[in-house]
Amino acid sequence: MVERTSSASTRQIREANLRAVLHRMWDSEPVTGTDLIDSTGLTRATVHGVCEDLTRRGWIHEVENQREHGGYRMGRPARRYAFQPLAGVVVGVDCGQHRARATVTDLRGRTLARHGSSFSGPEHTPEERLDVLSRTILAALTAASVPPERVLVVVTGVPAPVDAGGRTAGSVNPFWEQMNPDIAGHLSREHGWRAIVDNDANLAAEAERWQGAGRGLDNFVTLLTGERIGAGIVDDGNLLRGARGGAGEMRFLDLIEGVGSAHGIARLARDWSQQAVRTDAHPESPLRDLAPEGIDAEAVFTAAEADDPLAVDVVERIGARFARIVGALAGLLDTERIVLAGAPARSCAPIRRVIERDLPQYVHPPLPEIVISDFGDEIVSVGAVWRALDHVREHVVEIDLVTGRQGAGVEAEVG
Amino acid sequence: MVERTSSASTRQIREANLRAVLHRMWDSEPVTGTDLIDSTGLTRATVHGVCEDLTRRGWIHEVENQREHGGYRMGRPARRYAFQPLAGVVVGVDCGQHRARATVTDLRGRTLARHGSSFSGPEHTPEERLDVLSRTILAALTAASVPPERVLVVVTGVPAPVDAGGRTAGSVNPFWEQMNPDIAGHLSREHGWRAIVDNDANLAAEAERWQGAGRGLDNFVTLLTGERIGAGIVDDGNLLRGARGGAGEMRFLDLIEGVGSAHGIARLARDWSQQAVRTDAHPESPLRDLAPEGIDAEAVFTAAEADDPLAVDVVERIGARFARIVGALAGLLDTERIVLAGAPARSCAPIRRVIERDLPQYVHPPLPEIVISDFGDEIVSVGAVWRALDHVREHVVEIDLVTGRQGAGVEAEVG
DNA sequence: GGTATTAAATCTAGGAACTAGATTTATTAA
DNA sequence: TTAATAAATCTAGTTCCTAGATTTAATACC
Repeated sequence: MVERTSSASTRQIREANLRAVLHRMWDSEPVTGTDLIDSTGLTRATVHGVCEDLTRRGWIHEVENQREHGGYRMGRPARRYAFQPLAGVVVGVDCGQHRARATVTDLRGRTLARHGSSFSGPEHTPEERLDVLSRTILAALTAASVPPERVLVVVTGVPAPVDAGGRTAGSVNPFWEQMNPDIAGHLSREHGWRAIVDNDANLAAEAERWQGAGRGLDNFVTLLTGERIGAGIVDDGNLLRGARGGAGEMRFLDLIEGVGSAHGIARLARDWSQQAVRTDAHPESPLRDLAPEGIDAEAVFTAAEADDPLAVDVVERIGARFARIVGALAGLLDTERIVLAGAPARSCAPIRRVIERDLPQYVHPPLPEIVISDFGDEIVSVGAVWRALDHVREHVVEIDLVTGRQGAGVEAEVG
Repeated sequence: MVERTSSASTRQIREANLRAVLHRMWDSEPVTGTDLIDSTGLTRATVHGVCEDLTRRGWIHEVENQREHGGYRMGRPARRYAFQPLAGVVVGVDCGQHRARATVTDLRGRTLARHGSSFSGPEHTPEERLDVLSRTILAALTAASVPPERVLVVVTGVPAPVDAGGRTAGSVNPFWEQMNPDIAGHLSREHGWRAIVDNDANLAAEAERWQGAGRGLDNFVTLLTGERIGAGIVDDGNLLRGARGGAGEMRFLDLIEGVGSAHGIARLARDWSQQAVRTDAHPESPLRDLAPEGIDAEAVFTAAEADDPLAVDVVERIGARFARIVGALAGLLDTERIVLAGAPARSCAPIRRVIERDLPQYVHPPLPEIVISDFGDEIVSVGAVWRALDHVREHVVEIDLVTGRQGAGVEAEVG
């Protein structure tokens, strides 16, 4: 077979058209040539040429029984092409401090399988971390009945700043380096996968942008708040990164009056309610019936909804604090919406009310909306999957699903 | 003449090549075809074709006496093409609260003329503002002996947030709307110029990025500080804008402990030294020889360099405050460098020392560098010019310098 | 001054990708 | 069976590019 020698320029044209046609088909029903002509503005000859290319590369296939689909009647039946969502899979991993959870999805983001494992303890070694991570991903793939070669990209979220090269290095915080012992390099070397690593709050923001509260917005902030707070900041559609991946780190809260730390909602709710229980304030509070160690954020917020005065006090304090945090972020960044996300978020409607009440003290109108994320503790995995799908979409032209992935290997970039 | 009907795709190729060749020539000596072949990777035929196009459109011309230039000896003499920096001009305007200053430059950013005018007072009407602005620009053009039709774009910096459409609207702050009474629309309607408006701190950041302390950096912040503070924030090469152009507004400083307002260095230096003079602290300070109203930032900083204790006290307070501001910004944004800019910046070396001393209290290493801008009060004009040149570079393919600008009109985008 | 050397320009042929429009084909409707 | 229809396929022609042969305008050397 003769080597094709299309020039860089003509290849660019073809690639742009491949992309346009494939993106048109990605999330839609099977389409006809005419559909593609209408939506891309290309001519029929080009459209079919491109579809032939895409078929050869395994992204789409021609649907046989054309008559079934459209409701038309006359004329020569159209050829129909369908995107193949199972042509490859992606893996999104939430690799937290205590456990790793991997989600395998098809190219449309439909979950095929999940798997989670715990680390032996918060002080686990880097070797254990990488090992457990690998096993978790492989287990999820097994559960999905997908061989590892079908994986197009693995995206992993970690609770640490991650620079544009996928690394967490040169920081003064050994915890951070422990959280990301060159995960991208490991996955690439051991398994041959393209691997991308990013900060968990950044991936949370991706989840919101994809199918959550950030949909359609160019400017919003996702506050991932559990034990600590991290922010995923989107400005003009771009995720802020910072010089070393540290954008959205919250140490600056130490400087905010009435805040003083980056403690998250889960921690504050637990600490403050347990403190309160130890004092003799609100002696009749039902929260006192729980073991002090058993009082967590959800218990407090539920109690607050039932007007438990102790819980209401705690909610009041947390809300007042978060109003200041939100105020500072919104003031500096001029953001349209702030999403409260993370495991405790789903029960923190009472906190949201306090924030909304206090916010006008700190920000000029128009005020940012305060929205509660629907993702619960799945948010980082969902964001990782979305980032992975985004990566695949961006790199379709480099990927040949039939002859095997091209350009696999260390692919640690994050944007 | 027959209408050329090159397809969208082939036109894209040609445009990319036009751009590549022109950008290669923009800041360089006249180049030969072979130079262009080497630097663009195109073939000779293409290169000369593109140069012919560029010549026809007025961007470049062929240099006659080829032998003069290079130091070569043998072989057929190369054709040489030179960029024409005077094929068009751009105007950068600093339209502040008290006065407007316009700078006319050629396409390489070399200043051809400047002109400045004052407004009648800080409370001038929008009509006056637009009128003075127009006259200032026209006067600068006259001084440069350039007819208004040769202007390719006018960029204006204002002390107000400006959204992506060039507008300042819907804010609660009437001062801001007064500062930008749809300047872009006015310049476009009255004079037919492409007009871009942006926030002054953002343009200051552009100046630093172009030829100042931000050169080569993807992450830095420019603090434009005179009477008030505004920040131009660059992350990953992008200027932060915010939903309504308010990114970099500093009201959040109200929430920072030990700061409490967005007052700038000029104001703090004046207020605090005048206050101190009114008390009986440091009775021997030479600053007391000045009329209290005559004490300004520069006087204070100069006195501090001479160890005047009163001035040293003021510098200490300002530095401590700015260390917190810098700490908050650097902590949230993970920025590599913070540039202190604006009129008082050039004399504030003593403040920089205090900031550097205090900063480790607030930020984890690696610490951002603190750098003092060299631009003085020219910074906004310089940034405006740079933004204008950037715009021209981006839009070369739409501009035909010979047959007149195409697509002129309201062009209020900012990015 | 004539000839070799050299570096660049110009010319010629050919390819990839696209558009446009005529022709053919596979259906449904009458 | 025939007409109408909608889409596919085929044919020609465009632009822009590359590759390589040929020509040209210099310098260098004898």
